[in-house]
Amino acid sequence: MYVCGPTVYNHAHIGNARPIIVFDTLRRVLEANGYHVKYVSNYTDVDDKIINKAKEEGVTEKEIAERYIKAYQAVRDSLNAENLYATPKVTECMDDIIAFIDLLVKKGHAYEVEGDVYFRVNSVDTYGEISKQKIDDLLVGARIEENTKKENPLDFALWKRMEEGIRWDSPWSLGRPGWHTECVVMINKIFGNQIDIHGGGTDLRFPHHENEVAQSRACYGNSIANYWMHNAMININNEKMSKSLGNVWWAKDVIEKLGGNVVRWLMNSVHYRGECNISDEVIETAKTELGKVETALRQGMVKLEILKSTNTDIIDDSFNRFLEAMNDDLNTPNAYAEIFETVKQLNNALRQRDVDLEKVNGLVNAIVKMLEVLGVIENRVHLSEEDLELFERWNEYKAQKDFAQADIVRNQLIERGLI
RNA sequence: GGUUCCUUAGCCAAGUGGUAAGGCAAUAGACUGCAACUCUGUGAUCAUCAGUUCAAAUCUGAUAGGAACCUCCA
Repeated sequence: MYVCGPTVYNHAHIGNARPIIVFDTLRRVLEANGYHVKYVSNYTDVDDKIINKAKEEGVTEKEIAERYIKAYQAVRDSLNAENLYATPKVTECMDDIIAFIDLLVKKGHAYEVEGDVYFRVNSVDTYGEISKQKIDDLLVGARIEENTKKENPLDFALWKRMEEGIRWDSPWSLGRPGWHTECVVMINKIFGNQIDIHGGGTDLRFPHHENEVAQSRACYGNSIANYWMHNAMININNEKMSKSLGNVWWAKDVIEKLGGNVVRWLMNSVHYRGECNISDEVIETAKTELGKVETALRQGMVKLEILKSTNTDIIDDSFNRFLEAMNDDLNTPNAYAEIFETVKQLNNALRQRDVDLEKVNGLVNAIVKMLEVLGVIENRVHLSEEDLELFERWNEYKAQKDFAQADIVRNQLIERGLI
């Protein structure tokens, strides 16, 4: 599985968090089904924006890239995203990129003009397969470019001659590679000619992914991926997030405020192909919902600790229904319904006069496992001797109807986050 | 202008031919020493219009409103 990673010229905004969450969730679902997942995502560390930023700050491009790669990794970590198999960088694949472009030129799929190299779109007759567009329709909508060097306005740059900024030597000029080539080369380098799943934001469908496929077909004769998955965008208060509207939310700020679990819960409450609108009301709902799940879990775990039950069995039926929903193209809303149902069962089980420990155990473990598939990680509650003693005293005081003392102990338990 | 897509209760959101999951909020109860937690009950004919069908939120067409892409923005 390969997911297009960020261009590291700035902090990740909350929209960047969505593919992180969606595809990490997909990976967890696949793993829950017994697959071994090799998940790769790149860093585009060569780009005009990076160069401009470096110039602004008077530092090297490398410094900018490293700074924001680090920041991006911190965001991934705080969202409980599992580790990636590899995170290739453009700057580390330059030889491969140049060799790849050279091959495309030699095969007649690309041509050089004044140090630039362009991909000949007309040389691939399936062009448009990803975006479901026809070349003729695209030409109608193509804006008039000043670049008259291309044979066809739809042809895209594989290599660009550059006069300044960080650049590399190539058979054609001193310059930089085009964005669309990087991903194909990285995929090929790590996986070979074809992968199972290629992911990314829906905004990358055209031209980026279209162009990836075109290059792959030209070079290897096959589409680069068996399955394409595109996550939809995020809106803030029903508006597109943009600098001009001044409504850009940085991922790190949102995560710091809400916690990674809540952010994941919020985003997964909508199907990944649907737009996800974030507003105060939506945030409050997510907090309330996850809070109820966590409350039930905590009460269940505390009960199990007090009664010294450490069974690791789970209620298979609940988990399987949950997984079935997730397996259905990541139908997270339906999966949530199963979680709520299981939580309800747990709450009922906990309030029985004679608590069925096996059942509580199974339900708690099932819920924990479901949340793990969603990347919502809940720590196991462990009670110290002191904690156990507090619970004991609380019950004693209540039995004696000494409510003043009971409330004191209760407050202590609340302070410890156990009630 | 071209292409793709969306419109389900106050809010969020599943459901893609057989008479509308779930959650939040609201409201009425129950439980409880009090509080918290929890449980139970209560709401929509699916943007509008027309058509296909024994049967449509689900298919077709039109209308209204909205979005994305065509600008290396996830």
